[in-house]
Amino acid sequence: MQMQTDSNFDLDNFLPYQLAVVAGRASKAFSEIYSAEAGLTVPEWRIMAHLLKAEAVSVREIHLRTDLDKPKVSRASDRLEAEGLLVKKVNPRDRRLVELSLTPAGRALMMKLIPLANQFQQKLLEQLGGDAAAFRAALSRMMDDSK
Amino acid sequence: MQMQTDSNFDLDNFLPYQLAVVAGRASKAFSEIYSAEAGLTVPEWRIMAHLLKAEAVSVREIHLRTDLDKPKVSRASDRLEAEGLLVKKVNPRDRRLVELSLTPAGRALMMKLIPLANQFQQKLLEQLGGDAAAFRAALSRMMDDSK
DNA sequence: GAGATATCGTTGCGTTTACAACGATGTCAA
DNA sequence: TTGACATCGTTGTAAACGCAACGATATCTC
Repeated sequence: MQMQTDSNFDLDNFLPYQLAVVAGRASKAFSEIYSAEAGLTVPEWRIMAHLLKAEAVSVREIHLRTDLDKPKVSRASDRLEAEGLLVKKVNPRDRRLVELSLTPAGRALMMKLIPLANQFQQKLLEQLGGDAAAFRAALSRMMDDSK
Repeated sequence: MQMQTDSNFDLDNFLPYQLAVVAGRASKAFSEIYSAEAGLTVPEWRIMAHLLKAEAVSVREIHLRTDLDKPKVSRASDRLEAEGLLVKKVNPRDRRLVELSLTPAGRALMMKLIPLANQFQQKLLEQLGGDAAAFRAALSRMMDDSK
């Protein structure tokens, strides 16, 4: 590991850059799977995946929890509704809120995708080898710290 | 750490998603620094940083080495040339190639940015704590594997 | 209760992006 | 040498992006 003095810099070992490259490649590789399998885009996949564990979630909550900005959630969920994968319903207690929830078709689609996701992750973890546990721990910490 | 069976899935612990979120936040936080300090965009910063360690590099090489596609390198380097931070010169040995190299002004700008970059990375590493070494090792391995 | 303020989801819009195609140059083979 | 093929950087273009502003609803304050 190279020592970094003030006027010394190596892009290849710069953390934000490495993260961007690795994340971009992983995201692209996995998106090719669910794009081919289900025609979903990245924001669409994230919304569907988030809805899986929580019934009736507002646009706002998805925006906060999944790092998608509001317009993205709004438009992606429009497309998903048009395809019959989820339904949008105004919350009667607070009519500013729109609750999203999966349709049976949406849930069925995710049941098909989840094994592929777990399988993809498994391959990544194998790449990491012995550092896998520490890597995931560090990643989780970074997620929480900057939340 | 939660065990994942086929029909069990938690987006928050899904590696590609975690990577995308963490990378996006780190990239954005750091880009605010060099954007405020030097008015650079992400591809512009990457090109400048890559040129720092290698004189006279072709567009193609930057494209391959920094995960920027060719049009991005082409247009970003146009802007950088217009601002006097680098020069483009056709390689006389192979006139298809365009060699990029920093001007003195470009190099001076980077000398100002590098301490900020190292300082930013230092803060990230402190967040990682004891897992930092394993994290970087795993990250480097993933970079090389998918190259 | 009424007006001011805040929050939600949507829409508008200028910019950036990714992908393909192009002209220019170089290489290879017959 | 010449024609076919490959590679380089640029340009064109439709789609996606981020950010701000909007209408609608809710809350807070007096």
